[in-house]
Amino acid sequence: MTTMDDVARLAGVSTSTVSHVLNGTRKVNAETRLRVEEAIEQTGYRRNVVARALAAGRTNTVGLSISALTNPYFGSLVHAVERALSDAGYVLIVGDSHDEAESEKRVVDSLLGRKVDGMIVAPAAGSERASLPEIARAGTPLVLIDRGADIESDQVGPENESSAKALTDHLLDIGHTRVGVVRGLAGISSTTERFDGYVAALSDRGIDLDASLIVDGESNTEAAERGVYALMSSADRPTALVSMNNAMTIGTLKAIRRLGLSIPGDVAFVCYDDFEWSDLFEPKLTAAAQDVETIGATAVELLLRRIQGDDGAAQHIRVPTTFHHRNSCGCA
Amino acid sequence: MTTMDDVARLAGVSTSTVSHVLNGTRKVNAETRLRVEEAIEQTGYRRNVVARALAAGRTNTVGLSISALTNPYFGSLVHAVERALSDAGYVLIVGDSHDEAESEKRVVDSLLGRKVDGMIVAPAAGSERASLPEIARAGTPLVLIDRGADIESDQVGPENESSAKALTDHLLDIGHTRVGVVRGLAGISSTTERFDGYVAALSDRGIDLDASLIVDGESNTEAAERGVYALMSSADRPTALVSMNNAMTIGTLKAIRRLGLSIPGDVAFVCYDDFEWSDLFEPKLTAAAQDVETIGATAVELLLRRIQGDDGAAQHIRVPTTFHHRNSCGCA
DNA sequence: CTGAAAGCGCTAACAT
DNA sequence: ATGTTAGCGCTTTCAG
Repeated sequence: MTTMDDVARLAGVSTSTVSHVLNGTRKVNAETRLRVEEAIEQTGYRRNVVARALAAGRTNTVGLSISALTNPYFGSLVHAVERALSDAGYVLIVGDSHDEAESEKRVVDSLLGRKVDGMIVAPAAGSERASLPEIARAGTPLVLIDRGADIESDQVGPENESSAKALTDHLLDIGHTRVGVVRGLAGISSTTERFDGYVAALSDRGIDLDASLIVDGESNTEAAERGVYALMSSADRPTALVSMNNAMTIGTLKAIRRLGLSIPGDVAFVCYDDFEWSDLFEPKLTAAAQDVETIGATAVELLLRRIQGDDGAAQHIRVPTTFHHRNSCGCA
Repeated sequence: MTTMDDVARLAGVSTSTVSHVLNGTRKVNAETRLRVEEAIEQTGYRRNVVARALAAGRTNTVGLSISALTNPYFGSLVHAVERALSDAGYVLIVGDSHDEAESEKRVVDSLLGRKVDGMIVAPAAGSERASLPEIARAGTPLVLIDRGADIESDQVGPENESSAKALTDHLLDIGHTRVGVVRGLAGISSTTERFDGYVAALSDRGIDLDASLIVDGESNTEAAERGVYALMSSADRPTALVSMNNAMTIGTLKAIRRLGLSIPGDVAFVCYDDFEWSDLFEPKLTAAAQDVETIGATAVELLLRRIQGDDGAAQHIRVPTTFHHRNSCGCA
């Protein structure tokens, strides 16, 4: 493998000069620079980023801990983050936390050991007490994405409460009074906030919260399907349903289909999160769509600012959702 | 930041001993080990993976170059690869090639500079002449995933030709003679092979290939939608359609919907690639499903073997698809 | 404008 | 069973 030494020797200069032409870190005689560039060309030299990182004390690398890469929503998020970072000359290392604090800790540990310059985390339930303090202790810049946590750090996520309220309000507006809700994984802020939005909508109209109308979908489609199946099999089932994320939506739709119920005829339906195919589905789904691109880009922006040394107050940014009024709500 | 020196000093041993207890690379007195472990605990020491990599000459890192993380298919693939690697103690670095040889070259360069121990690549069109030779020159173990290329290296992908043929055969079996095809991005092996499967099915029945029935969906949903819209607007449109990957399928369905045509009434439909929601969609889609888990795990297995020094002949592995007979083909 | 040389934090001979 | 030490390939101060 060719090293800087080889290049220096071939060009008849010191490694220090080679390093400087490579990095543009000091003025170099045009002619010398040319010789160096030729030597690089000739040898096919490629700088060893590992050695560079060790010497320079930064890796130009950012770590991302995220749950469930399989979920298309997170897939898009990773994509958005990756693009923003690579535009800024950084490389992304992703770890999947499976939404468990313990496995998140492993991911974070590994990332920290790799001396990432910064970290973006979609915190699992319980990570305030597990990985997040470690990151703080290591002094690594951090921004939370998608969900929040009760710590001092930048955070970027979608608007949850008011969007969930708007979805629920819509069902209420068109006359429903028994509205079921399918909520996501317990213990994470987005679940709580979206549920709060649902509750707020009800309470605005003086409707009491009915615990029997709440389905806990945990993290997965299957749980949501089971829960909705049970709920919708009951005698006094709700006339409308709000689903709080895309996995919940798939589960819900499967259950409804399995029961032979029709949307919106037998039950009106609205959901948080949009799908690429949501206007393909019959009926088209009325949904609140997140702006994943903006969320990802914003997280990166905040993080880079921290990496560059900004130590202003922590920012909490909410990116608005877009309400897509289609026909699963049944008010055409 | 605490280093091995700090730990060694606190434990009253040499750094070499610390290193060996950390790595289990030589026997150390139980008592000494305990002292070291305590010192590690006390200082909150975490080994600097960058320094380790430089000294040891390996990074325990694998690079993955893939196109379009947004595509749920690739999302699952990344997920599968990540899991298999992390089980083996490796960390994944992902780069998005956007299916362009040039941007793939950037990704590969960066990965190579980071001294990844191995590389998994879903080659873009033209990468035989761009990034792949570089990887070979660097001597980095490589396995191709999803698509093949005409080089000497391990390759893992889905069964394409026979699966595409089976899909087409099915339409032919139930009496269609004018079968349109929506193919994927030109220049990559999966597109070619799947198209070959379509052609083979026709030729088996003595049906001539009709160029007017071929839609080139390029890489994206929009192109597929436009192409199918045009095709299905024509007077003598086909009575059946095969779509060759999930992006093409979404485009096709959008076009059909836009034209107000019904499946399978106006046109029978089958597709390569399955969706999580494919039995939610009405009608349920008849599809050939890839086994992404197996593809990912196999790629990792082959790669690790190479990393461990195996230099046997290159293997080309095809993972079978599963035919899901549902009702978009209209032969219920 | 350029070079010499001291590390960055760790691993792995080589000694003892 | 443990310690000494020479690097790994680069960056960056300090001299010139």
